[in-house]
Amino acid sequence: MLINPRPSEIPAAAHDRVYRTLRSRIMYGDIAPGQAMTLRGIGEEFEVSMTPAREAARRLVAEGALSMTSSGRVSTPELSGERIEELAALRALIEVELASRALPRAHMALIERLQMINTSIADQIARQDAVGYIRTNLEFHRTLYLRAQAPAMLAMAEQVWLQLGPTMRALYGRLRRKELPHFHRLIVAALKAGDEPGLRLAVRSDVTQGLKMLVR
Amino acid sequence: MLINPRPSEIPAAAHDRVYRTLRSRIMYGDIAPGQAMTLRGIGEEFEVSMTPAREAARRLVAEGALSMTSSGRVSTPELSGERIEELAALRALIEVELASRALPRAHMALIERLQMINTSIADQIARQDAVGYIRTNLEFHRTLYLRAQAPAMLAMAEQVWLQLGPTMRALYGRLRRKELPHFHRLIVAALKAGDEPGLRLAVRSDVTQGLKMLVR
DNA sequence: AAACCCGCTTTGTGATCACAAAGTATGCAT
DNA sequence: ATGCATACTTTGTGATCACAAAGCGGGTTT
Repeated sequence: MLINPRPSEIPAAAHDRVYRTLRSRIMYGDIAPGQAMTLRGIGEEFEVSMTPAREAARRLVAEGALSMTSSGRVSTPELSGERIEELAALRALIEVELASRALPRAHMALIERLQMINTSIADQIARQDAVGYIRTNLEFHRTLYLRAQAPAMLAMAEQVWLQLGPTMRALYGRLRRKELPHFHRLIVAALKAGDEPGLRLAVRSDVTQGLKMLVR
Repeated sequence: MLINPRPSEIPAAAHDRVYRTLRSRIMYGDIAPGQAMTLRGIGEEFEVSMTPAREAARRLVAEGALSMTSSGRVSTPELSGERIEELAALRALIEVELASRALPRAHMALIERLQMINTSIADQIARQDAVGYIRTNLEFHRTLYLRAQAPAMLAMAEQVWLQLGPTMRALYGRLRRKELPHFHRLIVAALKAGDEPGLRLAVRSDVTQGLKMLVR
């Protein structure tokens, strides 16, 4: 037999490991906008050759997580106000739909989990941990949207998050939060009540409110 | 001086040429769903080594234009009914928004151009040219959406088109068209009248109608 | 007749190298 | 002191190669 001698230990290709690590850093605001990086530098950090470093970088470029000069150098993007507005509008469109599709499947266990995540977010705020806050905030949204059973839409939403990652950190610096975003409470309340219009509005507001500050 | 000795002749990197050609084939339904391809095969066809072939393939995988087995083999995706429904919903969401943003900027020159494209579409239908039909149909949509001045949204819409490419060909085979899709006429009419609700409905219908047939 | 095992072939992965273009700093001339 | 040309360094691109794993037959055994 022995089809899979070590099912728990998936070796994970080198380029994939590099990709995933960089993706997390970018999505959760670990890297500031405009930060440049070199293929050799990436390879050195992950102890791999240029080949997998290049593949990971190009994949992130394809997803809009990194931008590329005409000479092939990569860096995190510095988004214009117009682009931020577009991405916020995309978040609103897609995530409202995802929430709406998740609503009929949202049982009590899911709502309790969302409330748990909300207390965790409050933790990150108290600790002034920008990266932790962004990651946990996105986890709140992802947990809800997973219930929509719509992987293609969720992938699109995550791609938008990825493009906004470095910018979200800059945002966090400006609006020095003191408490949990209250739209999260509204989302949970609408889920409990089965209130679809209320849910749509709450999600749209939560997704839009922060980004508005960056457009000016 | 001579900053740019040959401004018209941009050499275009090998991997980019491969990428663009494959992307066109996929988006316009030149390749059937489930079609497998090898990196060495791609390299051979374009007379390049495996390196740029691999980059082009992985970029297309990142955009959802190709799917990949766990062992790294690539092929055009065979979409499930659920996934087609999701992608159709995404088209509706994004393209309705793009059309709505294009409306206030749509002048007579644009409308005339759209009508020209419509006659061209009728041509492709008469000629029974599936690939030509799909390409020209998407050109109609792209021409309209370009006026929205929303590059991030347009890129998202095109990514959805790309994912649906191989499936669109299969669709074309089923609904043996005899005449121009009448929603295209409705779109032009709504643009002329400045009728935003009508435009939204026409775009949503045009985008949704064909795909419905594939879900069953 | 069907299942299985073992060989060869095909194929993706990653490292290394040569090369060209872009970027950067140095030094000279005005 | 400033502008510019030139040499050097850094960096991405693409080709080639070694390797391991996956796919694919054919042949044997039960």
